[in-house]
Amino acid sequence: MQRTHRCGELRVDQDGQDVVLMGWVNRRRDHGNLIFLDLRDRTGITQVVMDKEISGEAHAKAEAARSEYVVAVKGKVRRRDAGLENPNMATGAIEVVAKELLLLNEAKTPPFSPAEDAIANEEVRLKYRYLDLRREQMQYNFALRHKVARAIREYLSENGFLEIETPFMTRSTPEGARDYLVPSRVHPGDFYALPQSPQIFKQILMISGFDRYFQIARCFRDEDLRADRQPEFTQIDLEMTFPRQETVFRTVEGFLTAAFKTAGIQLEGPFLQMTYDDAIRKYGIDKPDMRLPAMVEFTDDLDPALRETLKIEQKLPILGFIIPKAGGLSGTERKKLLSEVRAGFGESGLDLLDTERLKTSEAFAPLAATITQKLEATPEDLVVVVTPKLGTPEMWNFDRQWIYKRVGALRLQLAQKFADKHKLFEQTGTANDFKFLWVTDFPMYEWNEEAKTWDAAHHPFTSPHEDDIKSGALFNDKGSVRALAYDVVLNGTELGSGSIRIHRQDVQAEIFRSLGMSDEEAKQRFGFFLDALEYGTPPHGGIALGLDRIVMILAGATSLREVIAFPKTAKAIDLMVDAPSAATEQQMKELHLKIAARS
RNA sequence: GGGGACGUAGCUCAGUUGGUUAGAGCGCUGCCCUGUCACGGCAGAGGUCGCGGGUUCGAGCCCCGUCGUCCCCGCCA
Repeated sequence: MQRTHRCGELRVDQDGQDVVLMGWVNRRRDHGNLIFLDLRDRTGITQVVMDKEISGEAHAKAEAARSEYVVAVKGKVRRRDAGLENPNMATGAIEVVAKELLLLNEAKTPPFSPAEDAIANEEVRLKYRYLDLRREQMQYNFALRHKVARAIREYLSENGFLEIETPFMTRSTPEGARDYLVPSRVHPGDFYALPQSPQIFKQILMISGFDRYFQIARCFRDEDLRADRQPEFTQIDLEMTFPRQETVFRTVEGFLTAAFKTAGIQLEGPFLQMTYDDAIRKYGIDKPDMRLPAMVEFTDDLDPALRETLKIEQKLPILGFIIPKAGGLSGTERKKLLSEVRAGFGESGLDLLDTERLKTSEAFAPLAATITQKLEATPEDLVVVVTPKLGTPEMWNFDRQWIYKRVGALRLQLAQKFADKHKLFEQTGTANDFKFLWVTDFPMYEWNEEAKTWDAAHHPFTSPHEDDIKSGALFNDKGSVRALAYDVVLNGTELGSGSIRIHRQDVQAEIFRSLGMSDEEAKQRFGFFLDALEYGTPPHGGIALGLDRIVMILAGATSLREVIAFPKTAKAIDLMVDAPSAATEQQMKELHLKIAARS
């Protein structure tokens, strides 16, 4: 028997045709002498009717059929009579009248039903991933993922990019995350590292004259997981020679527009652009969620006398923001929220004002109008103003950014709290759901308090701004050096990160030195790369974007596990195959490994 | 490494102040049913209350520990 159609394909046009469908039993409805089987494959569901009077044999087999049995049906497409159509199904205007039914395979009663809307807990879903993946939503997610990846491949290919593979078994790269290591059998005691990104290889491909490279590449980082972080993930990695930042931006906007188009979303380019400093000042974070209004600074709106009255620190910033639509709180809710937020501030010296206090406090009366107006707040919105209390920690005079970041974090936390209730992030299926942003001019260095060193904020191959090299800031004032580094941000999620690279060997060596790396160490770790830079390296730059994150947001999911077929748990375990697992003694011996202690 | 939430039938969950025999819906099994599409009706099976210890006359409920899943901070460009 040969399948002629998929389960989601038949329409009234095929009325009267003989067809063969194969698929899973989604549901069975037994009416005695009449049995309905809903047959499912990834294209959809078709109702099959077994009538005892038409085919007693098929009917008898249908009596034995159960959920998730795999069956083949030979029969005739029949337009349903008036009143019997099901408008909720794409195939609801027809049904297939079975002449012959084959049970191709039985199925144990599944622990949860792929046909149900209610979904089981993740532990069960991950253990029986093959059942979970049969669910319509998951089938949709992976079809979407395929389409997005394909659109990106096509766009980049058409724009002169070559897809080139780079090794999985390589050596430590300079991203700064922990490496997954692979022991070498041939070289006792030596290890390959799985790539955290193809960074060095793609730069060498530029030196090799490939001009434009891309790869949809798996990357590995042994760090703790989050909803949007898996130990292995997929990057759309690209690099080009002779670029300006804008060249990279337009390329990314191009392929994202193509990718979103396949998902039915028409994006408007170019994306908004903002410096890192602005992002911190207006949103308190380097990956602003532009779906929510920015913070507003009221520092200059309070004169010293008023600050004194209100017991607010004289010099430090006063920041406010609104959470749209979340204003209608009861007295009890308001009190609870206030005390929660205050508890969250702890010893930080921050305090909070809200709409109610703004209205009722006499001292604030002159300000209330200004605040409401500057925030463009309506009575529906929750208004929050954060003030540093008198006698705040001294460090604040040196690290004002901390206040912006803390208030920015509160903004996100409150938005999250009210998101569901007020549908703050509900998708409408238009470009409005997706707020893209380029963040530019990231700092070159980052102070590592623990090690008391300056680290590369992006990675050590990132080019600093020309001006900051000339001014000598590289060594005098590392905190002020800007990098030619940029992030692309979508709805508060960092989608990707890139930079214009250093292409001169002398500059690269200088940067290693400025990071406190001795020439010997640089040579030992990156000698091959410093060598390569000396053989005619063109100016180059690029970016890498998280494919999983793009698909997650497009699918309206909140966890990468929804768009990775076989993901790992928060403890990096694969519940289906039960990995990681112990190696056999023989394997350990061959790899020259011994377990020191198993705690 | 730290904080929080959860863990009761195959699944989703309820279980009061610690009290007798731990419940519901779905699913499952059997029987009935010719127009259902979350079919319906009747009957039935199904429990290591995550695990270990403690308090108590008595623990699903209280205490301690532990394991697992999820979320967050640290960490991760």
